[in-house]
Amino acid sequence: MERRNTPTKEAVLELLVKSGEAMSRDTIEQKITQNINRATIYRVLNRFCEDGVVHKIVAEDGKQYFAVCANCDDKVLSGHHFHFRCIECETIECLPVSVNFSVPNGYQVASVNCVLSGTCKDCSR
Amino acid sequence: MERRNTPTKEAVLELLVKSGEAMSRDTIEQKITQNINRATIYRVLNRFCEDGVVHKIVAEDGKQYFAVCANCDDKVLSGHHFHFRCIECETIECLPVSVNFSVPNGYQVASVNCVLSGTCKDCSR
DNA sequence: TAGTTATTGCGAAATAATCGCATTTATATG
DNA sequence: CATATAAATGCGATTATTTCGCAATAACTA
Repeated sequence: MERRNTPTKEAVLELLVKSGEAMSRDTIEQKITQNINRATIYRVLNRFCEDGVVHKIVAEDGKQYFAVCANCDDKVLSGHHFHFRCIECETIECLPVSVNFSVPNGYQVASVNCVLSGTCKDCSR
Repeated sequence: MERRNTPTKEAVLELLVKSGEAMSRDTIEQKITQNINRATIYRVLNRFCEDGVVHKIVAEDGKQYFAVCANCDDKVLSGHHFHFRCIECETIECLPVSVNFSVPNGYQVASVNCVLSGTCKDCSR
């Protein structure tokens, strides 16, 4: 299964990179000028996740959000950082704060999904 | 809005207390002998959450899970502890591991939803 | 330029959670 | 103990998110 470049993929990735925040399929569909089918957006995003280009966050609303974050380059934070969901402006962003924990004996952690909710720096004033 | 005691509420709460793990509406409905409507279960659970008797976790599958955990009595861990979701046995439990973080200036955290996924101590062997 | 197959669009389907409304029932009160 | 009030429930419909199957399209290779 080799990957091919398509306008759709480029548009979605560019949007995520430029915005710098995590977005839902819904938001992505709205913000992209061209018409892209919803199922396609999900497929593109899931493929990005498989390839490690994008990471997925499931927020407290049960929805999936996708992000390309700069911090993911840092080995320290890769994958294991906190996300912040603002109750007011509804944005979700990657925080440059790593998740630290030590689980009881016998447990093996494969993935981490941590979301903090509240008011972000812009909405706090 | 005063709360009233009903067999339904008692059954749901007893199940959650005895099992000690976090359960979805689905599982609760299955494990309870008597017939309870699905909408009712959600309403009962949400009321428990409002009253602070139960806490809600949203896992990576986007579903809501509800738990009464012993650790919640500890002031240190109340609300801010990690949850563990086993990929194999599908159970979700509260870990006695508190979530520590310091957010950037200006952010105000209201709630925390942290779920670690992997294999639990029973499934790791 | 042609062939292979990854990708897309479309509609349907699966799943989770909520809502409106009529009915039931727990609780307080006379 | 009977009764009134409103909380709680059951039922069906509804909303929302995500996925799936299949046919059509288009990217890449040779």
